[in-house]
Amino acid sequence: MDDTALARWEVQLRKGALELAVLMAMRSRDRYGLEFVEALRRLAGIDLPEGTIYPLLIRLIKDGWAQAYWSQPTQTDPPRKFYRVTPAGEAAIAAMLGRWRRLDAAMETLAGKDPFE
Amino acid sequence: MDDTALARWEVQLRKGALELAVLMAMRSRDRYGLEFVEALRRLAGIDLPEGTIYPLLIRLIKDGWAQAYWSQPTQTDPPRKFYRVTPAGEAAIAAMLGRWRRLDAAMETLAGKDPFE
DNA sequence: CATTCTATCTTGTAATGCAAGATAGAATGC
DNA sequence: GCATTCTATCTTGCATTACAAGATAGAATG
Repeated sequence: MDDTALARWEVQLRKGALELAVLMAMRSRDRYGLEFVEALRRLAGIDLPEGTIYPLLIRLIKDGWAQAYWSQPTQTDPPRKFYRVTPAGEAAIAAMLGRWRRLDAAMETLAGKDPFE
Repeated sequence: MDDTALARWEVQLRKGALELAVLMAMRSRDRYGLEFVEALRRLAGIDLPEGTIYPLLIRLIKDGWAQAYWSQPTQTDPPRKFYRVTPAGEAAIAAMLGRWRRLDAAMETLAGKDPFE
């Protein structure tokens, strides 16, 4: 039971899924980089490091699914780069969620114990 | 709504998931390379090309999750390379399925419309 | 004997997650 | 002052995977 193989697999499993997760976390309200890390861990138990979140956010912008803007610094908060979902992003969420659920249904079908042909 | 971006995303989504799907399809009975392609499409609607299945099967063996053997040719069938799940593979299926479901639960939590913090 | 079909395998490309490190401003401690 | 720590953003390099495209080979068909 090689544990590293399983860990390696989990890294692959997260590919694609993280993008959808971040987009959905962005939907409830605008957030900034590290806030996604905190929010995803708190809301969904997803632990994602900084080396993942920033390139991912850049990608979302490049695909037109998110927009970014800098916040004005206040007495308590430094300037932060916030991200907002675009209409195209909303459409992407709907499409991706559909694909996700289809894949999940496929997995559960295969996981069923009933002897299938 | 850039369709290529979505297609690119779906390729990423399948990473990891395909390995689990193939392992589960192997659990019901031993199969050979192209048979997985046919079985996954028929049973789960998953369409996977040859360029994916063979490297994937080699990987399963390298991780100790599957074993391979050549079948004897008969009058109707050519010699084919069959794959069988190992006990370690069974354990891996259980572990991976658990991770999959945990990730799915996280996605559904994020997909929930209820206004969360 | 060329073609087609099944079956396996290889090569090269594109994409992503992430560890590790770089940068920078603000606050804290000595 | 000066070093340290904390938050926050971003970059670089590595490992891994999906897959299109092509290579190989035996058997059957025309």
